[in-house]
Amino acid sequence: MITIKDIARAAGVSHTTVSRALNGSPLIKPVTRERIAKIASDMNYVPNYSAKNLVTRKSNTIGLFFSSIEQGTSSSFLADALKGIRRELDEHYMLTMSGIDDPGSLESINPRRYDGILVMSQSELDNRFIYHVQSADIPLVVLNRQLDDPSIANVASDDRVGGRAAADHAFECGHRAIAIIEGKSGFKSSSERRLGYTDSLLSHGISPNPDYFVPGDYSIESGYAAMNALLDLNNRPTAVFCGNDDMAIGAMNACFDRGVHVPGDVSLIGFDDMIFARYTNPPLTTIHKSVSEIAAEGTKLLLQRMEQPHVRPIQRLLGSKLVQRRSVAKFAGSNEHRLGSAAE
Amino acid sequence: MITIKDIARAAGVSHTTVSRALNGSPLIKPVTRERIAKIASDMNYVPNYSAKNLVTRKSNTIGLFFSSIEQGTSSSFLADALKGIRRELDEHYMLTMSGIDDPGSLESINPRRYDGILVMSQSELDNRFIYHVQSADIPLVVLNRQLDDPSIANVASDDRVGGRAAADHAFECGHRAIAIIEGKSGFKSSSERRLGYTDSLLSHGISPNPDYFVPGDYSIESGYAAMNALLDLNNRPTAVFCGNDDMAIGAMNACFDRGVHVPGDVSLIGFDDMIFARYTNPPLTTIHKSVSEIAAEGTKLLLQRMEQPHVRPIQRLLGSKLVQRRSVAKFAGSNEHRLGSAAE
DNA sequence: CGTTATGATGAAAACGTTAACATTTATAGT
DNA sequence: ACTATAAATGTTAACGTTTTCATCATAACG
Repeated sequence: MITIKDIARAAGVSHTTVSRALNGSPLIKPVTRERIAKIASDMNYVPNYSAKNLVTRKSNTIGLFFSSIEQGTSSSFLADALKGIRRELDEHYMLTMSGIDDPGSLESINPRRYDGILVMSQSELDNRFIYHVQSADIPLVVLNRQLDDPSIANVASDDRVGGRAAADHAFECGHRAIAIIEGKSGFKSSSERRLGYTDSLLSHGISPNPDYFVPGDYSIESGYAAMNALLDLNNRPTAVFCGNDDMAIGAMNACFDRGVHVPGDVSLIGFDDMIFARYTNPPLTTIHKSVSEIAAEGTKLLLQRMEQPHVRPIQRLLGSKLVQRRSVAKFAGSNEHRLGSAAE
Repeated sequence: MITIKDIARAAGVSHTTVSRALNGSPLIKPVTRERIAKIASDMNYVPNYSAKNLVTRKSNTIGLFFSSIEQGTSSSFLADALKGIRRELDEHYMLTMSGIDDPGSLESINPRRYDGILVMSQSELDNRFIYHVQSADIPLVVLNRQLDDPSIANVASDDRVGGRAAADHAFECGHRAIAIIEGKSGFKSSSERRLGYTDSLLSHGISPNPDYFVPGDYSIESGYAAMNALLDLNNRPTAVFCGNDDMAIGAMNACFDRGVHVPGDVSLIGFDDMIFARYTNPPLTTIHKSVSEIAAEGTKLLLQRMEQPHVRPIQRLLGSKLVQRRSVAKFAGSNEHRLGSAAE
C-alpha cells in the first residue's frame, strides 16, 4: 500500500507538502500541487482513513439507526431513506446502518465512532436511544416522527396536513359521512392525523360523529376489526380514513369478506403510501409521505449541525400530499338533504 | 476522551498491559485483567477504532453494495438483507451500505476501507463492480444472483428448484395446461426458472407446448402483455407460472381487465415473494426466496473468507419454497380428454 | 544593498493503539 | 541456595496522517 511518504519521495518533497497539496492547502504553489496530484494519481494513492481520522479526531462516518428493522412495515423506508441520504451526503462519508435494538447499539454510540447520527424513528420506544445519543453529545437529527422536545432537531411529515388532505378529498368527492380508524393511541402521529381529520370536517361545517372514531393500533388486524365495527353501524359511513396503509388493507379485507364493495359501497383512504398501496385491489388512495425527501432534508440538517453544533435545533415538517388511486369513489347521493344524517 | 494511558495511570501499570488486558491476551494474570477491566468500565473507556485500525491494518468495516437502489423492486431486500447480515455479524463490525452506482462507489473500493464486501446483486450490470472488487483483492461474496464464475464466492436461491416447485404445485392441483411467462432473456435466473419448469413438466410426462412459453422481462408491463398473449390462445392454459411477482401482478391485471377470474378461470404463480404478494387480490401464491437467509449465509461465508482468503470460493444455492396463497385453484376438469385443448 | 515581510517548504511531534523485543518476577528443578 | 525456565509486565517503535513551529527563499521596500 502506498502512502504519502512514497509520493513525497517520488516527488522529491516532504510528506507534509504532499499532505498539504492533496488537501488543497493554499500554502502550496499551484504548479507543485498539480505535479503532486498527478504523481499521486499515477501511483494509485488512496488515503488511509484510519490515520486521517486518528489525527483529525473525526470518524467520517454517519450512522443511520432504524427502529425495529424487524418490523415488516419498515421495509420500504430503508431504500427510500438511503436514497435521500445519499443524495445529500458527500461521497467520502461512510454511512452505516443498524437497528436501534441491535445488540450493542447503545454501547457503540460514542463521538469517536460517529460524526453524526440519523434516527429513522417509528416509535416512542426509540426515545431512550435518542436521549442516549444526545447525552453523548453527538450531532443528531430524528427523522420521520414528530417530537415534542424542541432541543432535538427533527424532520417529519406533517401528519395534520395529511389528515386534513385525506378528509378534504373525501369531502370533495361528495362524502359527508366520513369515519376515521385511528392509529395507535399515544402516538403523536395518531393524534396529529386525527386532528387534521377533525379540522377538515369542522371547516366544512360537519360536526364529527362520535361513532365514526374507531380505535386502531396501526396493524392490519386492528384495521379489519375497526372496519367491521363501522360496517355494523346503522348509519354506515360512506368513506373511511384509515390512519395508515396497513389498517386500510385490513379494512379492505373486512369489506371483501362481507361483500361490501370498495369503492362502490364505501371509499377507503390510507396513509403512508407504502409500496404495496398500488398493488391492492382496488389500488389504494393514500397520503404520500416522502421518506426520501425527509431523509434528504434531515441529512442536510445534520451536516449543518455537525458544522455548527451550537445553533438552536430546528424542527421541520414536510408537506404530505394525497395520491389518488382507485379506492375512493364520487358519492352521488344528494348532499343537501343528507347533511347531518348522512348515508342511511 | 479517555485512553488506555489514562487507565494505565489509574491502575499503576503500563498502557501495554492495559491493551493486553482489554483484548484478552493470555499473557495477563486473570486478577489484573479483572482489575483493569473494572477501571476501564468505571472510567467509561471506549477504544479509539481509528487508532486500532491504523495499527492492525483493518477497517472493521464490511460494505454492503446494492444494485440499483433506485429500483422499486429492491425495497424489501434491504430490510431483509440487513436482518440476515446483522444476525451473523459481530456487533463491533460496522456495516456500510451504498448503491453500486452511487457516485464514487468504484473509487471508494480499497482494502483499507473494507475488510470485506457483500454484493447484493440483481443484475448482470453489477459484474463490472464485482470484478473491480475482486481485482482489489478484497474478500467478496456475491449474494442473490447465481454466478457462473467459480472464482467468486456466491450464495443465491436455487431458481431451478423454485421453478420446479411452482410447476409441481400446479400439476398437483390438477393443472395440465401450464404456461410460463419468462424472465428477462440472458439472465441466469430466467433460464434456471424455466429449466425447473420444464424439468417438472417432463418428469410428469407432459411435453412442453411451445405456445406456452411467452417472453417477458420481469416488468409488470411485460407480464400484462404476456398474459394477454396467453389469453388470446385457442387453447388457453389453466395455470401460468410467472417468472417473478411483478410479472404476476401484470398478468393478474390483464385477467381483471378481460374479466377472467383468478384463480377460477386461470391460476397464477409468482416468484420471489415480494412483500406486496400477500396484498394482491387474490393473494399471490409464489416461490419464497429467503433474502435474509441468503444474506446470513453469505455473511458467514464472507467472514470465513476474511480469515482464510485462500481457500477455494464456494457457491451455495439455498432452497426456495412454495408459499401457498390464493391465486391457484384446483383444476377440476377431467384431465384426460382436455389434454391438448384445455380450457376453451 | 540590507532589512523586512511574505510565500513556500520542511522537521518533528502528536493522535491512540498494537507488537516486537527487553526486562523483571515468580516457579521449579537440582 | 542457585540457576534455568516460564510467566507477567514494561519500553519502545511503528502505523499514516495532520499540525505546529521553524526554516528558507523570494519579493518588496527604503
